[in-house]
Amino acid sequence: MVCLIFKKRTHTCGELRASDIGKEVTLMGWVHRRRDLGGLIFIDLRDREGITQVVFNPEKYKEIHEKAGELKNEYVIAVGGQVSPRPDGIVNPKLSTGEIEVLVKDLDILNTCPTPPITVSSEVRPDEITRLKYRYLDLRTGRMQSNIKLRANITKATRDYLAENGFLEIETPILINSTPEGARDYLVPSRLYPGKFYALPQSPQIFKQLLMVSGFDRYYQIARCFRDEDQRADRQPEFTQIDIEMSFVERDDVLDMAEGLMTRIFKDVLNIDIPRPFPRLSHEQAISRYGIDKPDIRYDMKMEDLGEIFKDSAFKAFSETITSGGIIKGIKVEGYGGASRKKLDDLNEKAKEMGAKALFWIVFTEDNIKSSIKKFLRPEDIENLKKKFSVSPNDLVLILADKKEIVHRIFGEFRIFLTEELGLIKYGDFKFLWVIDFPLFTYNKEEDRIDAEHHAFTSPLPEDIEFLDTDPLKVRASSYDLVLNGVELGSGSIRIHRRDIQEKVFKIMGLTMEEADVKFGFLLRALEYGSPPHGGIAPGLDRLVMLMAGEKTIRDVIAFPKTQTAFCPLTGAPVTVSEKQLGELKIKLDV
RNA sequence: GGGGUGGUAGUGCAGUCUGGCCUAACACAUCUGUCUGUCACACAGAAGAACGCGGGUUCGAAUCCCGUCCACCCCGCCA
Repeated sequence: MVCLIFKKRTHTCGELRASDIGKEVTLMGWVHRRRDLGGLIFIDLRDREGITQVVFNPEKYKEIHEKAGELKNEYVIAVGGQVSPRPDGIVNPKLSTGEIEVLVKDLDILNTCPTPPITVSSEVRPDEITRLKYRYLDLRTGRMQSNIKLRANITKATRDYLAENGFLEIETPILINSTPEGARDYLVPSRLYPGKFYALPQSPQIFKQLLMVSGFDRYYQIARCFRDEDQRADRQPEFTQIDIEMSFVERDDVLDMAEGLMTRIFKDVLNIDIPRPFPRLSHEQAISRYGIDKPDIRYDMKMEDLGEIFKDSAFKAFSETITSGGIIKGIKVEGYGGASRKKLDDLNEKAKEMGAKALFWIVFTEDNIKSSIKKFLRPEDIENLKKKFSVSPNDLVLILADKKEIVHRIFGEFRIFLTEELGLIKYGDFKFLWVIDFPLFTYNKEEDRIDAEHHAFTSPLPEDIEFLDTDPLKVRASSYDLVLNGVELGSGSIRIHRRDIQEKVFKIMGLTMEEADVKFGFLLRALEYGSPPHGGIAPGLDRLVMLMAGEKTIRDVIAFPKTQTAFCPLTGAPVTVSEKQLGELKIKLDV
């Protein structure tokens, strides 16, 4: 085997066209597939840019043809030869290079490869642990190559847009201080300060606010964030945010900028036009219509309040719910009237498992209804329901009568479950949504305390400031969530920059300024030194790429992700370290 | 911390509910042979797994039971 490259690569494997016929070229890449016809040998040669068929002809280059007999999948080779037309005009329309092939006269085997545990040319994916252990092979597959390229294109569009709009890319520290708020920190022991630790940032939140105080006006960073919490399909121990902060802005300025960024990304990367402005729902509207604070609005299936219709129903489950302060709501499942009785019973079971007393169903047929509560329904009820839901024949209406929270939670989940069941979700439909007007505070039952819903520096809506003194739980925040297809892409807020309001907020949370200083320290001091009004947002890059790639997990858009137990099968991290290393850190293990 | 699904040749899977017909099937990959227009090449043949690991029940366990490890999905958690 010759390991030296005998000459320069002239083209990539995705480049050659009919117009190149006759050229002498050198291609380098991996053996994607081989088709050995006994005489002729065809190799699909693959690199990042594509696949080119190269052909070994024993009549023309006997020795080279013999050497080609050694080639196996994933060997790395260099071939030199002449770009030739496919004979008889047999083009391969599946390949961009399908009009031509390279007749090989020089072959160099640059490297060999054992039978790989992952078949790069196959659509079939091995078990995830195998994929992660041999991630370098997994990343060779077309699907992963395209995901990683998509990600690079998205970050490029992000940088282009933000740079054009006056944002500076500024790095912030990775070794920072641990704060008690939020998620569990990843800690890094300090050698120079035995017994003390750095934390890895959960987000650059504090630093981006400091940069506003410093007068940088508009900042962004493609920022790595670390959270030591349990993993999910859309959560990794380290993930990436497009972190943005702006000075001298109000909420709508941030929303406008973020919309501009998102539409630019979709236009540049997928050539999709996303209409603006994005629809907005208040938190309250989102919950009461969809039962969830991040609704997927690619499909309708809104909850309708049926309290008016059923308030004096003879059906006790309805009338008693109203008297006891509960609510009656329903959703229409279009075209699901043909569902079997068993299916409907299953839905009822599911609802009960989730804490409902019962789920009632009504199927609208051409001129009648089928229903679990038919005998309780008055003719006018049916008419009212038809009107309320504008039903067509074969529609199903599901009704829950229960406590508000239960009804909302169950329908919130049912919407998601039913659309999957009905196959309503297709790739290519992207529906953004803003959820705004979150409550500024939530009541913490366990601790009998009022907590910040977003974080302690989130500004109240200007028109709600008066309620800080009278009814804090009524105060809405200048915060916003960006939702795409039912996935929370990111959240942000306008920050408090006035000391009197900050003090009030701390007071409501049961903190004196002194206590707050211990807890939040230098940020508070910085804010006092002439902080401009500022606010920002931080869309999650991994989730955005995942949705745009049509993948179900962010692991498929991260080059080297970890398992659900935060383990890296490729490198073995985390690992035990030597006594010497521990000694330097003055750390004794107790495991 | 809790619930669920899965673990069988290099890879993907069948078999497990209902134990014996399993001397574990099939496909891809691998190896050998034939083949000069294939492009998921085709055809003929071969090799490759004691069924995640440990224990138990049984005349007999891939299959039943207990424990355990790993992966994935979900709840909690993730301001």
